[in-house]
Amino acid sequence: MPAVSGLPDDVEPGACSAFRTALDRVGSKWGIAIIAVTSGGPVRFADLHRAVPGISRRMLTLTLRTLERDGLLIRTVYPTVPPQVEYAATDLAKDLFASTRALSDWAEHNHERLEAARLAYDNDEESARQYH
Amino acid sequence: MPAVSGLPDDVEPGACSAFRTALDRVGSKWGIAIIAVTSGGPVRFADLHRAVPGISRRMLTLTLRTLERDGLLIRTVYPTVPPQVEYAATDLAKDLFASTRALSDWAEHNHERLEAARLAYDNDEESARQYH
DNA sequence: CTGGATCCGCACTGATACTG
DNA sequence: CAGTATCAGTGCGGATCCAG
Repeated sequence: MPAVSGLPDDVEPGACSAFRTALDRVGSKWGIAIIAVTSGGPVRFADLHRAVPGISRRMLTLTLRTLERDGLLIRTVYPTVPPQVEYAATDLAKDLFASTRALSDWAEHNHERLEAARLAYDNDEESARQYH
Repeated sequence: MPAVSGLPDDVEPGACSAFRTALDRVGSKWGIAIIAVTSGGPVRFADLHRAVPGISRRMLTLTLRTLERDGLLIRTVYPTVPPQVEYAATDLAKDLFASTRALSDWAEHNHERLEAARLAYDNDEESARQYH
């Protein structure tokens, strides 16, 4: 049964929930950055840590585990001394990264518009407050 | 200066940060759902509440404010009794929603693969734990 | 009907220290 | 080098009550 008469009733089960599924996997704070870096080829932990500015080693580890769990990353351990671990994006991850492009483009083309909208909104807020 | 030699050094300033910008706007738990519903035309608050299953009125209000602030939603108040408020997606939001399609498609086509990968990973974890 | 205000639990995240 | 363990802060999100 449609939740609202006259409205498309396949909003939630359709594209939206699928989008959220993707977001839950890749929408984490560092997910895309890591996939982006590892898309070029295997990268070591320390290099990854340097390549993603601002990430802590803890979050790097956690995010890597999640991505590996979802089959987006291949983790290769070389039993050397000192130990060496390489992470590489799978084809699945590369597809995902490519699917990300449209959204990036949108953001890139419209971030000024968003900025302007926010400023305008905040200004209206402020002037409206002058009437208590 | 490149963070990692041999690696593309425009990972963060490029597509990735733009993607994160978009995510910060629309990656909230309910953002896309609301944009999806309001893309078809103006929708009232109560109808929106029914059309997005699981959302609380509080989060609906908060998310609507954010979207309106970013110029993604138009809020129209009819000074009737009882009050009536309609929300409609702007063209900007509709573009954003369209840019979302690629990611939704990816999720739709690959969610089984993700599921399988997770099961396999968890099984390996479990059997590895048997050796303490 | 459409919110605002408040309280509160929880999950994400970072800092730090420690280990194989 | 590549993690793990623990502690603590922060903000999101829900529940509830109140208001125009």
